[in-house]
Amino acid sequence: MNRARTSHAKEQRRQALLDAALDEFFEKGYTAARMDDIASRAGVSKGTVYLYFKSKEQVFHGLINSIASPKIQELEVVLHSAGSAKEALQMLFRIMPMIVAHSPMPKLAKVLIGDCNAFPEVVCHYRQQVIDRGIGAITQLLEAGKRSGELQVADADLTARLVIAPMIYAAIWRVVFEIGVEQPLNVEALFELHDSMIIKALSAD
Amino acid sequence: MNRARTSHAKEQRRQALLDAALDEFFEKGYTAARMDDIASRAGVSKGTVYLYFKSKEQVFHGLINSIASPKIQELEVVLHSAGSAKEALQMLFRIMPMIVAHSPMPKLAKVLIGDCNAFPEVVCHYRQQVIDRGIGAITQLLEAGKRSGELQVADADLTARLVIAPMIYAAIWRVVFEIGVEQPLNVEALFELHDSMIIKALSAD
DNA sequence: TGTATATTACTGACTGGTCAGTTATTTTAA
DNA sequence: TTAAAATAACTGACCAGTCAGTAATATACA
Repeated sequence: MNRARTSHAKEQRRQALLDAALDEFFEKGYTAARMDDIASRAGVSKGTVYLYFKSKEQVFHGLINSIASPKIQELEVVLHSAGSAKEALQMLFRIMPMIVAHSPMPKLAKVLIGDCNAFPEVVCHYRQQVIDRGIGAITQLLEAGKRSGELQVADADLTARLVIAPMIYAAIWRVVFEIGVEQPLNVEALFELHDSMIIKALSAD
Repeated sequence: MNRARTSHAKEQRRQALLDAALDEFFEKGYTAARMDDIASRAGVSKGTVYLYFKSKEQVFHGLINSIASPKIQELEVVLHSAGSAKEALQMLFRIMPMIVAHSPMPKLAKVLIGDCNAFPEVVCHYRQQVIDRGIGAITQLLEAGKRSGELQVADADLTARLVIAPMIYAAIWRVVFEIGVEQPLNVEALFELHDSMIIKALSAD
């Protein structure tokens, strides 16, 4: 392998190792994933991995931290930029299928679920930095819509959970049941339907 | 350990081993779970496990097959017994929190998600025997409601997925994020809200 | 410019520990 | 006494992590 000499090249190599680790952890789970395989998937030898990470556990930590956290801030900004609550919800329902189909989120979710008991601190941190903030942003949006009379919302926190539930469902579905299946779930249609049903359910009678 | 002599006692022991395996697989994942720990959790030594199962993999297969499959038939019967589609949905939304809070389903789901890539045949079988039948039963229910004019349903299959999504969400939530947390998710309230929102979303305008 | 020396990214064989599965032996109940 | 049931010591494969060695690049100096 070519040497990574500049600090930029090293950062690239670190990222290549994390990409390889995501795929290996996703396919085999944390315990069954082999450092040798992560290394060769990134095009280096095992020893090199230990130049970039102290241990297998640190690779895992690095992986979780590299994904999702930055994305949540984007989400918060986007939702605040909307003119109305319904508009914000519609933006959300256009983002969701993209997250499910074109981001590493489903793979990461699978890894996190599968190995959550081995890394309780990681789960706790992830929950605070990603999940709670995501739910919080949607809760705020719903409460703003309620205040303006635009939406009928009984319990904003629970409603926020019902809003995101299909994204969790779709992510799990893709990753667990859609490996080499002829007819994949129509994610766009699912979220269009979810959109219309949520809007109807939250509109004034 | 006392000897299991009668075939009944043997069946009990087999079940005790499967119970122990569920807890171990749930806590550690398939690969990291140790046969020694499964054995001692069931109160026997490792060698005894091999009197009841040919291998670790067979323990896993036995575990998946022992759960859920029988439950789905119950569900199908219950849903058919309802007088109307709305009534059937309401029964469903009363069953869901019980499944999430008082059945092994969340633990099993976590295990299945975490190790799905190691056991593609198990996933395929489980999907056909449990998931597809569950979705199918709800799809039928929705289509019956549509035919009778009771419900407005655009796409019964996708709607069925939106109906069950919060159960998946709640199951994952409990198992991943609710280990030793002060304020657990109010599952009953979640499904009450889901019920009212779904009914409103599917009612004629 | 070319050559000697120093640096460092990288490699892969090795070690120590772990664990699935086996088997020789012991226990128990009929 | 004997046969089934259970045990525990054992084996061999596997793998995380280490480290002595290699080679590519940088630096120093003529």
